[in-house]
Amino acid sequence: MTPMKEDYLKIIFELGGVQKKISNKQIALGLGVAAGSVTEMIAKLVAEKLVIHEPYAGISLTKQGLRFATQLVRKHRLWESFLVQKLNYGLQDVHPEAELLEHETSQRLANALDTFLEHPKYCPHGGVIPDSDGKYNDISHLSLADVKDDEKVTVERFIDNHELLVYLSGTGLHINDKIKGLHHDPFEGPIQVIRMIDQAKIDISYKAAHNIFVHY
Amino acid sequence: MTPMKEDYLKIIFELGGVQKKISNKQIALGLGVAAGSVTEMIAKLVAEKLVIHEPYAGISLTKQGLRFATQLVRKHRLWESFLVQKLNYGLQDVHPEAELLEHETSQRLANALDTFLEHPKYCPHGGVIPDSDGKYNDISHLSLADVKDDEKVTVERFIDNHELLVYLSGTGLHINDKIKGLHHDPFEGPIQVIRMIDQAKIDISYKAAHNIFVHY
DNA sequence: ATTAAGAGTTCGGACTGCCTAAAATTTATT
DNA sequence: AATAAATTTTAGGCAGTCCGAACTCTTAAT
Ligand SMILES: [Mn+2]
Ligand SMILES: [Mn+2]
Ligand SMILES: [Mn+2]
Ligand SMILES: [Mn+2]
Repeated sequence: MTPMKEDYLKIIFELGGVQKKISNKQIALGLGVAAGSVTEMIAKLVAEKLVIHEPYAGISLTKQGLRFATQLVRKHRLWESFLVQKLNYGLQDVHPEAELLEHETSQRLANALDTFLEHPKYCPHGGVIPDSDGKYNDISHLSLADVKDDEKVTVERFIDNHELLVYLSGTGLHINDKIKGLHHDPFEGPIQVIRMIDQAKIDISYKAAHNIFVHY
Repeated sequence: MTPMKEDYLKIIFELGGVQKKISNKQIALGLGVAAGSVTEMIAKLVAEKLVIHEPYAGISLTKQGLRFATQLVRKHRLWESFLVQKLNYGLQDVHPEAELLEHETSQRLANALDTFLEHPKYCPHGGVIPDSDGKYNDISHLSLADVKDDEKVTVERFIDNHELLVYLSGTGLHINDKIKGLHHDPFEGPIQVIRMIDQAKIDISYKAAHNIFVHY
């Protein structure tokens, strides 16, 4: 196992490769590598029985591949939690550090961190932290953009993207805020929401709304 | 900069390459790589002006190389301190984790860790932690093996070697213990010392005594 | 059905960092 | 001083990961 192989498994997981078949292009885009490099690496992962590849159709994780992927996600999100809770990092800044530390984290270290942090359930972006057996609860796929006017929902998680998080820190919208969808402007205009607790009106851009997931 | 280049600079530093010339063999032994690999890597570090190499004579750090080396040592020892103080690792177990984490640690992360740990001066083995400018205090090079009978000294640091640390945890000798050298057995036999605080008699093997440094 | 566009695969080539073995050089021993 | 031993350098290979370009396959448009 190498850092890059781990990152390939993780991106396949994050793109939904547990059930769905993921395309070469999605992976290439996600990792910022050339399509040819993806095909090559996938061939190696197939040889190690970590993914299944149906040529020209797509790639998905095996049970074994899923285990590696969830463990890496666990490490990533534990580090993110540590950086925010203990080292006072901002939400926007934790991802790049965690992206590196995750690969140098033994099982023992992950468990020790988990204990130190008192077994956090979610990373700072609201992502679920798998347990040491790789178990994790399912997450919402309902984006804020799909919430109907006047429906009340709770903010569950943000996609972990630097620009998005910087944008959101400007809006003042946070994980676990209970909000009511107020109004969808037409032509991909912003979505206005109101935060229940303080009745604050917040505008969320159309694009950002697609990267914020909520539940009832 | 790559992890291996960093490790090369660090081992040269630890072997005394700030003043002295360090031999190819010392580096090869220290890193567990072949002599040919050392020559090759040194050529690259020379090209980057991080070391000076006089063929067949030895290798030493430039000012620039020293900066990288001290920063890496800083990161290594901060991680060791974190693992012991916060995650309840044993002295013996921190080195391999720190050996990896050090390479994935940004300046910002190192400083945040330093603050979180309240600016520790020493790693768990008694090594000095350089500050963020790379400044560090000099260390003792007086080994316990060289202490004369009946002289009183304080244990300052241990060489960070797994077997040694496991051995020492068995003897009960700790950093900062004030001890009196009692008796050198002949023929590389153990050195008996007495701990002042509790008058405990402790036997230290000849070899271990060479890896324990003390000061008056 | 044919064609064109898009996506995926194959191939040749690059670069890093490691190895072993052979050659060169220095140091130690006789 | 001559020889042997140890050390260092050089040379040739290999594994991992990347790229770009050419080729193949699938899908969408005509
Ligand atoms: Mn990563
Ligand atoms: Mn996250
Ligand atoms: Mn290291
Ligand atoms: Mn140490």
